[in-house]
Order: sequence, then C-alpha cells, then structure tokens
Amino acid sequence: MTSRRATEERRLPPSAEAVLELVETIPAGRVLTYGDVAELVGGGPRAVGNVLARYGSQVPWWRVLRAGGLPPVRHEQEALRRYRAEGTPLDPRGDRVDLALARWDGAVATV
DNA sequence: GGATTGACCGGAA
DNA sequence: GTTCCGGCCAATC
Repeated sequence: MTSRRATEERRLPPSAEAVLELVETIPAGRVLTYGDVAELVGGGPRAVGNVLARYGSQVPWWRVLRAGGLPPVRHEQEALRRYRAEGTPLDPRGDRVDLALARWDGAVATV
C-alpha cells in the first residue's frame, strides 16, 4: 500500500509530504528550481520554499535553488559546498549554479 | 476564523 | 546591471 515509509514518522503536513518526496528524488549533481518543484507538486513557489525552510533539514535542500541559479538566502555557502562535492556544474564565478547544465530533466522527462 | 510571514517568480522602471 | 511591484500557495500566529 503506497508505502508511507519515513513520511509517517515525519508527521508532515499533506502538501509538504509531496514536496519533500520530490526533493529526495533529485539525483546528485542535478538541481531543480523552486518554481519547477512547485509545478511538479501542483503548488506555488512560496509554498515550496516554506516547506523546505521548515522540514528541508531532512532532505537534499541544496539541490533546490532559485530561478536565477542562486542557492537559498542565508544558505549560499552551505549549498555551494555541496555543489562542489557533488560536481554540480557551477558558473565561472563559482557563486551560482549553471541551470543550463544542472537542471534535472528527469522529473519532466525531457529526453 | 482572519491576518501575517516566508529558503519564490516574472515582468517592468 | 539593479530595484520595485503584484501574484502565488501553504503553514503558522
């Protein structure tokens, strides 16, 4: 039956559950924007950011960034460290992610 | 039950 | 290039 697995232990809100599960699905070296996640879960970018802000501690939140390829506010250093460790394509400056290469197309099945 | 906040987006000045 | 505005959704006070 639909295996609730850890989600049950998290005791998360209904909407937050969908967001967290999707974020966990993002492979290493790939990233998604809040807007992309919002559309995939059928919500809004603000809602996604709120969920990750509260429960993101238990998911690879660094794989979700803003539309400009810039990591969440107040967490840029933390996220940039992850990108280098995972080999996520960064811009020449190394301050932002190259969405053109790092954007995960698996969720939208582009290929 | 209403009002505020928040790790946002996109377009316009 | 930066700055301002409205719109969007859900959780929290």
